Amino acid sequence: MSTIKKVCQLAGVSTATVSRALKNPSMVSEKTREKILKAIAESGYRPNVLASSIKTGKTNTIVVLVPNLSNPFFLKIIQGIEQAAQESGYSVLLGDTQGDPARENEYAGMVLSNRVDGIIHLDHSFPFSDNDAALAEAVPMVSVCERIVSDIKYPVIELDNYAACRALAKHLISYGHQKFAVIAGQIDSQIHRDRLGGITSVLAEENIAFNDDMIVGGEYSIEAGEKGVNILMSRHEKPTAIFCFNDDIAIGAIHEIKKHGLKVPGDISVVGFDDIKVSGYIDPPLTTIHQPASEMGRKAVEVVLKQIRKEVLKKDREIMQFQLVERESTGLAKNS
Amino acid sequence: MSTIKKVCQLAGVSTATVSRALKNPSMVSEKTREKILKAIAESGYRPNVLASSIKTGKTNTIVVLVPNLSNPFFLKIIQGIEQAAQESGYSVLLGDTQGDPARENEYAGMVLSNRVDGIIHLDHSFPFSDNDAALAEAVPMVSVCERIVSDIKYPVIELDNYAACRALAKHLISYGHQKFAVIAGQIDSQIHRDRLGGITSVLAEENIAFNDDMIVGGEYSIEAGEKGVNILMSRHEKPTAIFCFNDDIAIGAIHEIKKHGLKVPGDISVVGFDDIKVSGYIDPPLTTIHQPASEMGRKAVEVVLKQIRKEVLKKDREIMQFQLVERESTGLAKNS
DNA sequence: ATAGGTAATGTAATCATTTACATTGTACTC
DNA sequence: GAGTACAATGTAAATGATTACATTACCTAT
Repeated sequence: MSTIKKVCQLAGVSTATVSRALKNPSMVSEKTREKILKAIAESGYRPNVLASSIKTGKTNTIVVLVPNLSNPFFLKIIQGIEQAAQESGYSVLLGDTQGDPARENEYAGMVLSNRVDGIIHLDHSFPFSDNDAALAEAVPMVSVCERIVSDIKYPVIELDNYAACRALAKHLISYGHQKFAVIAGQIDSQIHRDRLGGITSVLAEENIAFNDDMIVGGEYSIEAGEKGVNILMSRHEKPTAIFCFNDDIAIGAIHEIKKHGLKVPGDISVVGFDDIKVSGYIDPPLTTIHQPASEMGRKAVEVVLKQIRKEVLKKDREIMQFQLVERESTGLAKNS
Repeated sequence: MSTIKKVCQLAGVSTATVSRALKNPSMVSEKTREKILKAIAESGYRPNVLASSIKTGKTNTIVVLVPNLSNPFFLKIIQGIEQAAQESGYSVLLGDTQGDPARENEYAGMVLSNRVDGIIHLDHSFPFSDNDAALAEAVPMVSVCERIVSDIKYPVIELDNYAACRALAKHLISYGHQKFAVIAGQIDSQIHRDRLGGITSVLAEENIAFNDDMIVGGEYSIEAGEKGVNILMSRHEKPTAIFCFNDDIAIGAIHEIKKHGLKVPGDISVVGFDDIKVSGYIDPPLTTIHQPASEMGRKAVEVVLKQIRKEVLKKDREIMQFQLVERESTGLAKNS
């Protein structure tokens, strides 16, 4: 592999001039620049980014911490991140944490060992270990969808989950539903509280009874949707409408409801959350909340790059627009 | 950020000793190692991986080139890659190329500029530009699923697509199907030729007519499946069974067939390829070929790491086991 | 007691760049 | 024609680690 020195020799200039010809073309004369470019082509020279990074202190890389790579919704966010990063000359390191704190520590630590410049976190955990907590203060980091729980405030890109769930609840009530259940994802996060809060606020306004027994689940997966339905079906009092806290759960739930010989939405209406691609293609097509996933990813990049460049952030909370997508998994409540 | 020098001061030793205490603990005495560990904890020191990499010439990072991040099947592979890489102390850089040669060049070039040590390519294109082609010779690179087309031979991890499609064809013929169509993905790749070859070989053996008119498509997406069905349905001669070259296409196809008022498999049987998670949950559940996606990812990491370490590869072609998963999207042919 | 071996540590070169500072050269002004 | 300004380039220090080589100290065998 040829280094800058080979180019120097070929072009008959100093390393400084070669470096300038590449990073700061206006500082070298047209003539020498051409000479250098020719030498570069001839030698097949490629600047060693490591050497460059060590001097400038910038790696032009960000790491994305994902709790669950199988979730297509995260994928969409990551796609947005990747594109925006690329446009800004940044690379994206993938950190599949599986929600495991040890892995989160490891990936988050990359910013401390100069491997990456910033972190985009798709989970609510504080990814640094106790050891590193003090150092985390100045770390460029942003959370998407979830809100990071920590003493330090980090900017967040999120949906108005509360309002979105209010919209879903009103939609179902407009079809005459009175008996609701929730199949939730992880329940120790802020978005869970926001979503649940949105639902219960509407139910309270409408004087519809609801209690925590009607909340099942604990994981954002198809299997959790199946399992959730089975639990609900084993109960005496059965819901006529189920809020699933993501589309994967809803897909599992609908599948399982049909297995029980019941109709969606004839017997039970189901709503999801996220609007992943396939939700429009299952049977029945899913009523859900559309999140602008790839835009959220782009926004996250924008914010974390601003932090990296030490620009001032106007807002530390960006709220994205949701959209209620009415498809065919919701309909009139039975016996109403 | 504290450097190795601060640790030296605190521990009262030289940089060499600190470095050795971390990378080669057996070379320093127990006593000084403890002293150094204490100093590290005290200072919050994190080794700068850039400085380390520049000296060792290893970045401990590989880049994955993905043509299409929205495809859940690739995701599964990437998940396998990420896990295997992590276990070996490697990080994964994500390169969403969208099949764009310019982006491929850019990402592939990372190995030439010391940003990554190797490449895992999920597409069939030769990712280097003409400029860099000569340098590509020694680059650690492996292709998964597809086979890279180039003068240089790279190892490949793939399925026996030919045999898999033979199995699908035989399965459908056993249900009495005689009129087939194919909704393909990109048709200029080796896997397309292998898969098509598998199908036509069986049809030839059974004296079943088939010609290129019955091949539609050109992209691996849900939309391509819908469009493909519409083209086929506009024809005079309609198929009773459709081979979709991935599950996304099959999902779109089934959805569109039902829109036309036809039944799957009553009127038309549909098979997919890949066995993505959701394929078991659509209506009807999809008959498809299961690929061990995450194992393929793991295998790819194994192979590329061997190349990086300049170990000799026993095989330059790893063929993975497929499995025909019979679900409910296939059944007896109409009028048979 | 001396030579020789070994374990532990230190010194300083090295990796490939960037960049502060120094130098050179040219053109322009009075 | 001396002085000034500025553009272009060069020199060498610096980035933060690793590591070849040098040194020291101590132990053992003769």
